[in-house]
Amino acid sequence: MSMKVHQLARGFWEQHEPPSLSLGCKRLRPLAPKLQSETVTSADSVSSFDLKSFIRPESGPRKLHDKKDTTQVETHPGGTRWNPTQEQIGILEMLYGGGMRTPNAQQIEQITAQLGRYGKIEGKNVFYWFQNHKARERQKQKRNSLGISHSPRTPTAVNTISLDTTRGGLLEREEDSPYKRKCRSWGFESLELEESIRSSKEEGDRTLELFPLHPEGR
Amino acid sequence: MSMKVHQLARGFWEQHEPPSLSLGCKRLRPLAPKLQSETVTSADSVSSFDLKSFIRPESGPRKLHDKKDTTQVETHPGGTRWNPTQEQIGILEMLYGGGMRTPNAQQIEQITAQLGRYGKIEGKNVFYWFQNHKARERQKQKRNSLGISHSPRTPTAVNTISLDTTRGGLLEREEDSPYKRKCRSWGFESLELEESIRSSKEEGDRTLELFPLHPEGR
DNA sequence: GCAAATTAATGATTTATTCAAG
DNA sequence: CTTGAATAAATCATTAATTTGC
Repeated sequence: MSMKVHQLARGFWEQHEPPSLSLGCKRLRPLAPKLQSETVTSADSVSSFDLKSFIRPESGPRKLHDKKDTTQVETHPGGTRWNPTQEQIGILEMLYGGGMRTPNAQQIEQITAQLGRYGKIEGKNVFYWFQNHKARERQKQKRNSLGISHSPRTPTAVNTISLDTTRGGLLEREEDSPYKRKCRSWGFESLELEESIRSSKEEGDRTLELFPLHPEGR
Repeated sequence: MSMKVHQLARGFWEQHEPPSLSLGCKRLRPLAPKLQSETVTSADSVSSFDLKSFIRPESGPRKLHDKKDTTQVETHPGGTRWNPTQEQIGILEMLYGGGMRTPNAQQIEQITAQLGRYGKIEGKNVFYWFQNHKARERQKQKRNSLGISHSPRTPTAVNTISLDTTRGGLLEREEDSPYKRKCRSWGFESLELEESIRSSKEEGDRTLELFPLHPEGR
């Protein structure tokens, strides 16, 4: 019972190209500084060739980057997955650090619009980024907590920077709770379905996480 | 009976691939360890340049370094005050839209570091921006509330992106609210208007978040 | 020094769970 | 008890980063 496929909705998020430049040029450069970029103009060919179905022979050559001289860098024909730039990652982490966990459509749209300045990006990329980042931070934390079976406290105490001064609460908090449904609505055009928006109160938090904290993670 | 409805809802972006291939989208680069923090983040280094001093010592800071950047509103007069760039404003509004109101020191530090990429900025600028923006949104809202009554249904508005999703849920605290499950709207078309209405009740203190949302529309 | 081969991250999908409505 | 909605967990897939061999 779950669902079947259907693809309908989606379309509107699909990227629109930023204005004109996207800049971000960087890419290449294997190690060290990373700045990838792409200049990929065009592209959006979503059509997809399905090269992937080619299989990957066990060890056969894969994509290597031997194309160095040609004028085009690959251009990756069909399209590939989103490749965030430093700016994009920085902003996303900033948002995450601020407490954002599952942005709703409106927010995704807004974020996407902003990040689009630094490189090609679509709403779904933003959505997935939050999903994955959240999940992986959780794993990471879980791993650590296990590993540290004995430390008295020392959670990751990282920054104790803090600042305090009044306030204490600002936005975040809300680390990830296990289950908390946050609001989102996949509304697509008008259907009649009215979504009830209900909410569940949140958290049941397990594990406390002091802070999202991911200073330099990755 | 309701099956069809369902379809819309679920439609993630392209969802399943039918039989064999296909795929959907792809594009840029994904993984790899990046350290954004260290690598590029060095806004400092950049700033350390101090072009400003080169240029107009007496006039004060300017941000001009070669930014390719897009439009910059800054006409900055050369004064000493912070002159935000479009990117900076966009990001700040995005954070505000996400619910951030009074970032703590750590967050300010982080935000400042990120925004430093786009132009000269100091932590206090970030702090003041939030203070001022919050206060001014509140004023604006107060004015509007007098003149306007929210229309409940706004039929026409369907397309407009707008909406407010009530708290979006991100970070903030959610003390209240009866409604709990949230729904996300991915396509931004219809969201729940009702929600917005109700939202008014909830926000006690933070005053609603109608998102400032700049009309960038797309 | 290159570039194939390997590894590590992480984007994108799929599946399972959870909660609420009917 | 069944069904819809939404998220988290698990998994798959791809490519940047590294290592290795010449």
